[in-house]
Amino acid sequence: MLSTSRDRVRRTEVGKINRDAHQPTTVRHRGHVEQHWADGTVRRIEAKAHVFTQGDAKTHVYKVASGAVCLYTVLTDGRRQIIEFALPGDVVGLGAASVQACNAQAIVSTQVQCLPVAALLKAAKKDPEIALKLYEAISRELLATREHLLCLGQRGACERLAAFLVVLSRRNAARGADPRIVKLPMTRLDVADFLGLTIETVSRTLSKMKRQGLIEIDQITIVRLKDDGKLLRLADGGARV
Amino acid sequence: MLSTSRDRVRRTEVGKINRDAHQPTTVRHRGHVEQHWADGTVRRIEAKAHVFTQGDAKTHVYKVASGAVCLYTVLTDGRRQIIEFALPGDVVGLGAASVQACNAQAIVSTQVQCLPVAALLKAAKKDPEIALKLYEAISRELLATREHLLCLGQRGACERLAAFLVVLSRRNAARGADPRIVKLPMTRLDVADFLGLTIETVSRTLSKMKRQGLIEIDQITIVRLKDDGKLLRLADGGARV
DNA sequence: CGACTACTTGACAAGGATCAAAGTTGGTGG
DNA sequence: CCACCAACTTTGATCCTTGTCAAGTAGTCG
Repeated sequence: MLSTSRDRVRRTEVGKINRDAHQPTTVRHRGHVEQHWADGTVRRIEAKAHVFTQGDAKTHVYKVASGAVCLYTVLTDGRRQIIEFALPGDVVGLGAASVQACNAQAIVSTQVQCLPVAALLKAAKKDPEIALKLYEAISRELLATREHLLCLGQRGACERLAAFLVVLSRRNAARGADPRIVKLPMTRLDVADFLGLTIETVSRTLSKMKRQGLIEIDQITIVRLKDDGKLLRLADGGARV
Repeated sequence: MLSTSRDRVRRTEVGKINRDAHQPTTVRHRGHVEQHWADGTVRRIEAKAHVFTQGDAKTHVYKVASGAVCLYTVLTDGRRQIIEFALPGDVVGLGAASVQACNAQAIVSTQVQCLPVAALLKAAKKDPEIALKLYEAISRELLATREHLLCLGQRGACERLAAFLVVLSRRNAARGADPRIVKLPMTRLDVADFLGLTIETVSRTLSKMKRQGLIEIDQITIVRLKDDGKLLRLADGGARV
């Protein structure tokens, strides 16, 4: 970010980084956590509405059921950093602090399951298994955030985009979808704010990758990975543009 | 980071971001955690030696007793991102993963207390209080890392340095030291790798701040904050250079 | 007092930002 | 069904911050 940018505008989005805490296969221990989620109420949030904002009392933890949410923070002059994209299955609002430190905004019409933290903590205080699940879930978030930190601190524009696509591709693979076809439901601006770039740089870089045969783009939101090996090397610093 | 930088060299350091989990005032609940720390063995690590490296089995959690440690990750071409600096009282190695995802290196001769994770987890499984302490501790790390992410993604060089100094200043204040006098035991290279800049930019930016009367520098490692109000505004995006 | 290592400073280049404008896409209403 | 409009995206030209390359300075240790 070279200078001032006070004109950050609006959004629409998707894409995500950290895996959520409650994978049926693992959680089968006793079923506590799923039970709690099942008890939670469901809330519908329209596109661009906030699930919560910075400073809100942390009353609930939210699990994305459908749609997509982005977590972000802002500087006083309006510059925005998107911390992560939360997709179905992902949880937002974890953390032991009593107030929310970020903003969470739906990027498309979204449904979330709401779990009251009071109940969750009460359960955790009785059942260490649940407390440890919280620990595991937030550990995963921390890992993903550190990876992102490496991205922003050390990688150039191409590398950031490549890393971004690779992560989304992996998420696809993890949920059984085609890892070669990545859907970008979020705006270019969202991608830019996630990667610490400008919208123009994102667009140009994507075009460049297209020219180089690394990817193809359909109707703006669908990216087809043509050479994920090279993308991977690009992201890991093992290849020059 | 504009291009390739394959020539990253060596270090020496200090500086830190996240507060540790075990503040006597809060932990007085039952004393479990302190008890565990007291049981742990102490290990001495000389400057530049690693406490652990990426991929190591996560056998212990470490609490810095004296000295300083940096956590970092690297890209395959050698670019290094320092995640955080751990100072006395800070804990490194938390996280539910079974292997270390980062490298932890002493930047000066350091002593750490080692706590076997096996014992810690066993205790946590019996006592939810302990499990929740883990959750709280790692929640704090996540918050600090997100703040850092905002820094790398959105702030320019001056702003990054200002934010860095402000954080160190606050840490001083938190431990009762003079917030206006910040010691930088780490190398300029370490600062650069922490902030996603080059050593030259760090040096130049510090010099510029000095010329502007924001800071004074004694014997390279001591920074005197002359105008912390303006530094704060700089860091928060509320001021132009 | 040399040889290191770390830091600073300068000149130049390059990646990405900014400014500007044109091309797409999707929704609305006639 | 199509014209129009707003929002989003792409592309181009130019500027600026920061990286790169290259000296030069300053402490440290033997």
